Amino acid sequence: MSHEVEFKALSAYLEQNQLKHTKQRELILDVFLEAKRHITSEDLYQAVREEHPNIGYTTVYRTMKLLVEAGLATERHFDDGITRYEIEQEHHDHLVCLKCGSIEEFECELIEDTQLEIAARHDFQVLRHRHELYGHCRDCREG
Amino acid sequence: MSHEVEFKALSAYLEQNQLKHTKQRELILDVFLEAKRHITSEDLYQAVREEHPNIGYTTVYRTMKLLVEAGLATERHFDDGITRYEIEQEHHDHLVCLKCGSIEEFECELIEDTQLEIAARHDFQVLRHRHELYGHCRDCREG
DNA sequence: TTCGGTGCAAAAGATTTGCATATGT
DNA sequence: ACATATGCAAATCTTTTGCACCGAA
Repeated sequence: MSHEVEFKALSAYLEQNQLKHTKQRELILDVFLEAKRHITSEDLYQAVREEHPNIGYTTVYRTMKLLVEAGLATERHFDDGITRYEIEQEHHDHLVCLKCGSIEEFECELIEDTQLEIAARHDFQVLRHRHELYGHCRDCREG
Repeated sequence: MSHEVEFKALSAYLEQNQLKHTKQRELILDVFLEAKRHITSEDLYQAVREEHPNIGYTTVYRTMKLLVEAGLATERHFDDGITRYEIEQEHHDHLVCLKCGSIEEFECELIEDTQLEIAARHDFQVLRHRHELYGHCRDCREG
C-alpha cells in the first residue's frame, strides 16, 4: 500500500480521540489519496460507491471532515463555489482555467517571501494562504 | 449622491441590454455601494429590507447577478464557503483573520509582476486572480 | 400595449442532523 | 456491554425557478 504514512496518521488520530477504525473510513481515505487533486464531494462519493455501493453520502461528508481535522485533507472553495478536497501538503498555488476547468499548480518562492514581508508590515501572522490565477490555458486558447 | 459613476454605469448597462430601470435595482446598488466591503447576500438583503421591507430575496440575488454582469460587483468565495460581494475595482489581495474574521486589503506590484511571469511560463493567459493570506491579525494575537 | 421585473412559494442542490441499527473496542 | 459509527430519511441552508401580477418603456 502506497500511503502508509497517511494511514498511520489516521490511526494515530483515531486512537488519540477514542474514535473507531472502520472500513468506511479506510476506504474513503484510500479513495481520496488515490484520486487526482481537488476532488469534489460528489466525485469522491461516486468513486467510493464503486467499491462499497451502499455507503452513504453522510459518511463521506463526515469522514472528510474528520480527515480535515486530522490534518490529512484541506477543504477548498474555488470561485465556482463548489467545495473540493485536497491532500494537505506544502503550499502551492493554482492556475485555474475558466473554460475547461483544469487546475495546474505552481510554486514560487519569491512570492512566498513577499507575502511574509507584507504580512509583517500589517502585523499579521500568516498561517496559510491561497493564491489562484484565473484565465485561459494554452489548450483553450488554441482550440 | 456620491456614486454617480456607478449609477451611470448601471444605466448604460440597462439601456444597452434593453433592460429596465426600477427602484429595486437602484436601491440595491445604493445599499451595496454604501455597505462595507465583502458583504454577504444575507447582510445585503437585511440592509435592503430596512429601506424597502417587502423586497424579495429573489430580487436581491437577481440584481447582484446583474451587477456582476455589468462589471460593478464581483462575487467572492473565501474559505468559509460563504459568498460575498465586493465592489469591482483594481486588484487587491486580502489578509483574512481566522479568529475575528476581519478582512484587510493589500496590493503588491512585485507579486503581480511575478504572477504574469509565471503564467507566461505555463502558457496561461491570466484574466484575474485571487490571493489571500489567512492567519491572525494583530488584535487577535494581543487579546 | 408590450415585455421585462417583482414577489411569492415551491424547487433544487449541497450539506447536516435525528434516530434506530450495526459495529468496533 | 458500551460507546461510537453508519445509513437512511428528513431537515437546513443557500440559491434558483415557475408563475401570476405589476410597472417601465
